[in-house]
Amino acid sequence: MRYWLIKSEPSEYSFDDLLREPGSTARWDGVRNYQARNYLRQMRRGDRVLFYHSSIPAPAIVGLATVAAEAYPDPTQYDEASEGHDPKARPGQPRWFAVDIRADAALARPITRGELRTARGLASMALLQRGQRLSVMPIAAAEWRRIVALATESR
DNA sequence: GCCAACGTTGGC
DNA sequence: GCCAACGTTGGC
Repeated sequence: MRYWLIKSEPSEYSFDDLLREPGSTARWDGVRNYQARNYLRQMRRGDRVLFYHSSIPAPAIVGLATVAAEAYPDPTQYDEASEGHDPKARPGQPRWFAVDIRADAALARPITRGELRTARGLASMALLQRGQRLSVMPIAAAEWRRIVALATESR
């Protein structure tokens, strides 16, 4: 089992939006970065996912989710009306992939980026590294445990 | 709104 | 293949 973090701008799509989906499950599409795509393709059903809200005053991990379906071709790459349309994509030779993500539960409290920075044992998280911009990234098992434990502590 | 960091594009 | 120009991300 592996652990991942995915980012979303809550004004675009929030963790609550995912919770409100049928079965709390949605297609995670629109990823258009090759490294993030490669991580998507490594995801396995049952892998655990941290849901992160970006581009807000206090960016934070807000919820826990699970990979519900492994990578399949992202249909938006073929859709000319979609922002994710890729004219170089050919049916049968997709360039981009999506997975299905199921929301499990919101964290008891959000763990902000600031708190991640100061917490013991989390300084080497990919999320906190300078210049890091990936929307999908791996999380170490120890980091996952630490973050989940933090969320159950009061501040 | 600013800007650093990074990825992509395209001319040569 | 190099690299300048440009676009995007996302924290601050």
